[in-house]
Amino acid sequence: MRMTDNFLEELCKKGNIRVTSQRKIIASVLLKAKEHLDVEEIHKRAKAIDSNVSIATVYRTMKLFEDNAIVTAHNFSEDRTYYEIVSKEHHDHLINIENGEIIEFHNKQIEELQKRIAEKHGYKLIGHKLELYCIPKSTNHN
Amino acid sequence: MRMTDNFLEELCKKGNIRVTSQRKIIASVLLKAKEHLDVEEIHKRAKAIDSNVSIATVYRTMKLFEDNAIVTAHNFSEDRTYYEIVSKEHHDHLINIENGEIIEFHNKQIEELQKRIAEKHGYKLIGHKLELYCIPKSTNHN
DNA sequence: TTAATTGCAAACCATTTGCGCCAGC
DNA sequence: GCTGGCGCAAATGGTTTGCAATTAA
Repeated sequence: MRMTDNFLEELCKKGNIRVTSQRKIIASVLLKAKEHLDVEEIHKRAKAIDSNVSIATVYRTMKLFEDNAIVTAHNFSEDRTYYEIVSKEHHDHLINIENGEIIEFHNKQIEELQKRIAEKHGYKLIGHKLELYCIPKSTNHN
Repeated sequence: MRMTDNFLEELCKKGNIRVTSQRKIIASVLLKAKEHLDVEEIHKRAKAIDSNVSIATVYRTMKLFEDNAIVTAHNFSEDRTYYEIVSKEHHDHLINIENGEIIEFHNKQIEELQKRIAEKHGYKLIGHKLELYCIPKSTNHN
């Protein structure tokens, strides 16, 4: 699915899904934010717009969005789920383990290799997760 | 660290760590099993050897082993942590999403590419996570 | 001896869910 | 008006932790 400002309306056509004020607010929070947000942060920002948004609704909405490929869930930190709005193009993540900063990258060669590896083992590649854990080159931890 | 049958003894030398019967049992369970085990399964197998092993101890021991690079933790299924004993050589995982089966693989080209990508962004690669989610080729889901 | 370790049960904490009320359509 | 969605608060479930008893060294 392509991200547009009115993806909510698109979503509705697919099923019995209503465009509610809460969903609009949560969608706007996601569209505005470029970083990866956890539920707590999404809730905080949504409440800043309208205090009438419960965290249960954020959880339910994120699951709805995830099921409809509007967001992608990540588990960088093991204990918390981070969400990222699906953007035009696929990318992987480089994580600076010194400060948690996340850099997005895309590499066609790696994607191609992955597909080939799957095929070599008799499988068809459906999806993948690639995360690079790094430290800045200048930092000399050896 | 290299995996040996007496890594527990090696571990002890590193700190104030005692070789207890529970730890021996848990270690033997891990050494015996080749698959990835979750805490519940480790606990079940440990209890089969000696019912005197609590799940709290399994959790504590797995953390101890993880901190000491004896096992690696994986979060394939989001809600459960799976552990794998550190083997001689590094590998990544190919996951059959139809039945959860996990195939291990290693590809030098990909490892090399990862290092290069990190460097291109000004980082030094410390670790990575690569998981390929696949379906059997024969299965024609398109 | 004595500090580390364990079992137990309670605490944690992110996430889910039941329910009665509310709101899209 | 009907049905899906919401807020609230309680429940879930994997994981952690306080504490008193136990045990390795």
